[in-house]
Amino acid sequence: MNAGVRSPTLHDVAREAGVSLATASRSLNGSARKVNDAYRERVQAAAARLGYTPNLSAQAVAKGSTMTVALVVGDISDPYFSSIAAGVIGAAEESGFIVTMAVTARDSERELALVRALRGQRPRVLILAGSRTSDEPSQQALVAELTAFESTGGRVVVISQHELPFDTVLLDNYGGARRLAAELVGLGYRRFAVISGVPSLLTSRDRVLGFLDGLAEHDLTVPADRIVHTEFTRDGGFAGAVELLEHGIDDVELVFAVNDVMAVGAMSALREAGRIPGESIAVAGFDDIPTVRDITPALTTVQIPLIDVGRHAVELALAPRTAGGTEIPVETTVVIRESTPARK
Amino acid sequence: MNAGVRSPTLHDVAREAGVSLATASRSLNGSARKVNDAYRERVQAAAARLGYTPNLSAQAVAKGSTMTVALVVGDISDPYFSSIAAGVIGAAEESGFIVTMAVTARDSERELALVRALRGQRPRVLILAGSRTSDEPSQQALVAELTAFESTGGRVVVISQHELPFDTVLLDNYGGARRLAAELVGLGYRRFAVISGVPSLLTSRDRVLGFLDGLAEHDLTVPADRIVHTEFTRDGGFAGAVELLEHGIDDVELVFAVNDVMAVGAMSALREAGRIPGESIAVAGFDDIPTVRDITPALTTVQIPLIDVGRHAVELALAPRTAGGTEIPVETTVVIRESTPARK
DNA sequence: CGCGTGTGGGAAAGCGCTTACCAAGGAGTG
DNA sequence: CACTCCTTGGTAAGCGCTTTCCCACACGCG
Repeated sequence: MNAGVRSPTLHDVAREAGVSLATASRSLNGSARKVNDAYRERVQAAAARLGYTPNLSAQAVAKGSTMTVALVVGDISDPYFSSIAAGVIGAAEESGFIVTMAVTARDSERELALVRALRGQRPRVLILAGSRTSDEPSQQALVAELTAFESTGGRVVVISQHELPFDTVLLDNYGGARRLAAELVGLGYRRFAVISGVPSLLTSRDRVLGFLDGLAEHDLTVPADRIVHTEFTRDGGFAGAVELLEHGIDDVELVFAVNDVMAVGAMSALREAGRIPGESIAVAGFDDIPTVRDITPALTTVQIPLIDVGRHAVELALAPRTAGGTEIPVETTVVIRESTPARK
Repeated sequence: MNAGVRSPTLHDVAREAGVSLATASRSLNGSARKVNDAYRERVQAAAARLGYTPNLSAQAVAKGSTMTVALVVGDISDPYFSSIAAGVIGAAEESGFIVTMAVTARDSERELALVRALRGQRPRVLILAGSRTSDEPSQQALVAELTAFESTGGRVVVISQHELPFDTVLLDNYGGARRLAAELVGLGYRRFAVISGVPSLLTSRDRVLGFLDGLAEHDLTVPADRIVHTEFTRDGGFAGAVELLEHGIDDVELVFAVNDVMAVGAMSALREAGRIPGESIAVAGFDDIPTVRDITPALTTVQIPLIDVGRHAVELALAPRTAGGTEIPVETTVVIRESTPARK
């Protein structure tokens, strides 16, 4: 069983069916050309008998195009990315595409290398869900690479901010955070702390900005030493909360973490320090990943329809190209839960 | 920019560098043949100038083999699968493989269709992480398909039970559940309920079996009406708990859900019904997905090193083939947390 | 100085497909 | 019934690579 029986080829099928290669090819895929039903059935029967599966690579080189979508994410085990991936895979499969995936581990050097490597697959579509950063110098090289990819017929879709000159699924991070701030103020909160990602991370920056602007509308501010910058992960959130606790945050009423996994980490840290989330301190996050409605207290957050985001990305990619790059804006909606009870 | 400038080919590079196709090919990939340094540099410079990326499909057809790993999961947004996927992707990338992914949505018909389609990619490795079921008739067709794949040189690795005649990363579901039961009895628990998946799901069945056997060792049993069968998801767990509550479980001390996401759902249902997890009722799960240490109360569970499971799967696939299928057993370890406080 | 040997570039034959292009037969038309 | 047009099977030329030969050349040796 080990040995090299090679897969049956179209040639084998044609011989088995007693027809030419061309006829075999035409009967097994939806070619424009019509083929006699009797022939087609013969070919299909032969294919089934032999267990023939068309070699996708060979098809790709013959046709000069593939049916693959390449997806680049930051970290597939992060629910944010895995939900987006679920949407992408679902939509891609519906259109008969296969998806290949690569993870950047949130490193933009690595992202560049991956994009470069992925181009070798000649995918029809390249979707970047890795969080964009601003100041990186590799950003320029990335744009060059992506532009080259588009100019050879590929489609690029980026998810998040419209920083790059490509089709974009736009997440309203700023607006969502701003509305969240407004609602929290409405609930009676006045003194805040913020756990943010590194400043160059666009997603994080926009959320912080929106939150602060939302507060500013009510003449509220967050002192600089109550805004800490950490990793965009659960452990980052934990560490951020620890840092805040060291600064002394006895009078802080609510901690806003720029994403849910960070909020979850922060809640653990706060709890360990004796500040009970939802009771002696409120916590809010961002994303509405599936688990946060089941934690205790359930987390107040800003919902992004992550699965839809993934679906939109492939819809965008499969739609006709437009000049200058289309944007699909995705709404974010504030969800108040028990982690931020109204202050009497 | 829209239009069809096609990607530069090796031919273009060769012309640009003033060498033959063969020399260009040899200098750009680690071929066995040596090529003069001066030539190689010329070729590399030309490739860089043109922005050449080798066409992986063409390479695949020329070489007759690819560098891809195909991964089949049940649901990528489930942390169980996404953690495994993270391991697979990490290990695959380290070995220069790209991974393509497909999701079965836990439907074994669909799994069969996917495997069939994935074979078209001629991947070197096919990893099945979708939960195996027993009685399905499509199981046979699956085995046939996978066997055919192996006989044409591919490698198959399945994760979970050794039900299929292929290399396997074996999760000790039975043993983990059994040890969990023992520990819980040690903590003073005597009256249990179980929320299980559908009976045909092997993973679920083994965990229930192990748990019951663990109890039996201490002469404890779980009455049949205290074992409910539901979906293997968060909502399934919720529904399962609701069902148990309807049966009346006032005297039940601990609910064991066969996986963590179900346990989390069950906790929410119990809490809504006024049974506070970790206080008026204990809950235990299985898997140790990342979030459960951060929920309240932190969940007692059986840890599976999910990332490692993914890594092992690709190691197994890349190791020399052995007769009859290798198994890599992965240990599961009981983690007691606050959701199962010791009963005085 | 003749010969064997080794080195490394190039020509060309594939790899498994798709798809012009060609040709043969049947249908339609006056 | 002669002619054109349409249909549809087959032939063969690619697609972008790798790899097997072949060959020219340089070198070492007796």
